[in-house]
Amino acid sequence: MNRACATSSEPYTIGQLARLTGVKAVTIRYYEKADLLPAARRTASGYRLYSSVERDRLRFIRRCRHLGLGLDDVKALLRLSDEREAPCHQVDAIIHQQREHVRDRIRDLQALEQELDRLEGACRAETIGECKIIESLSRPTER
Amino acid sequence: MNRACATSSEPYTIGQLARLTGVKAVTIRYYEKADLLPAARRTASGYRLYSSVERDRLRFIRRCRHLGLGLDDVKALLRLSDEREAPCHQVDAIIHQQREHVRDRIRDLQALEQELDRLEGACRAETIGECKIIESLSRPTER
DNA sequence: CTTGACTCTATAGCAACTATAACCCCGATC
DNA sequence: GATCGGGGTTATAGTTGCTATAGAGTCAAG
Repeated sequence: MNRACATSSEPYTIGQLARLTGVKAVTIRYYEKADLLPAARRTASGYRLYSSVERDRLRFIRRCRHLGLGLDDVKALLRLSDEREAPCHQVDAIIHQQREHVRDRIRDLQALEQELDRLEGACRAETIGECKIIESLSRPTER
Repeated sequence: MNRACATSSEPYTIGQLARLTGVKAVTIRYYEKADLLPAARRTASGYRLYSSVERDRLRFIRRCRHLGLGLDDVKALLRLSDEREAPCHQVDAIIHQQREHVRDRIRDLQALEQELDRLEGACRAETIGECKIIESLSRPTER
């Protein structure tokens, strides 16, 4: 069995599709159950079969996920991408919102990083009893 | 009834403790079950009662959580904070690791932000059929 | 005909809570 | 004493996006 059998051609089994898209087979099944992919056509023995349509859809999903979008957003984008005549402001909105989301998260994490820097630099002690980190965490500050 | 009844004094009910620490009552119970807090003393009728010891422990937990530490790390820090004679390099290690973690995450998110910026700027179309965002997500690039 | 890789389903687990249901308790009021 | 509101109690399920496991069937090659 040559896993590198050139480019496996249509129709694809789930494993072939997984290799083609970089999405694991279990995850593909999961996406089917989560309604991101339509129920796949089956062989007589029940194996799922896929075409390039599903392959492309799955790649679309994967790109969205790489952008950090949640499955609901991905679902919305999939739906929208089929309505070629519709206005695309909903698409813009999803991307925009995600950007805001990411920006907020970055800000939060940068504050965190500073705090951790401060903490990490603080400890010059040998034992926990003198450790500024533990002290800092124990200090009755706010609330 | 006066929710601002000066400072409620020991012993605290779970709700009072929640107000004092900013940790919700359900979460306090969850922490108990997760072994971050010892099983609380109870009234005759089964209400949990807390003292300033638990209050301080809970504040410690909350600060750790604000640093983004996982409950396992918090648990470790709690354990360590009781061993005042022990060397504190394990404490340092946890904080250091978390800083690395946060830094990595920030880098990832910054890459994401750029990509989202690019996408958001790209769409100058009216309909989805022409939308560069959808196009970009559909484009057969990698894999 | 047996192996080994692949596929199928269903179920449980992860993190760190949050929500729900269904009940009990307590102090205040009527 | 009944009742009411705002507590508290438990157990269980849901969240997100998978991942792991178990137990079984399928398929092509040797």
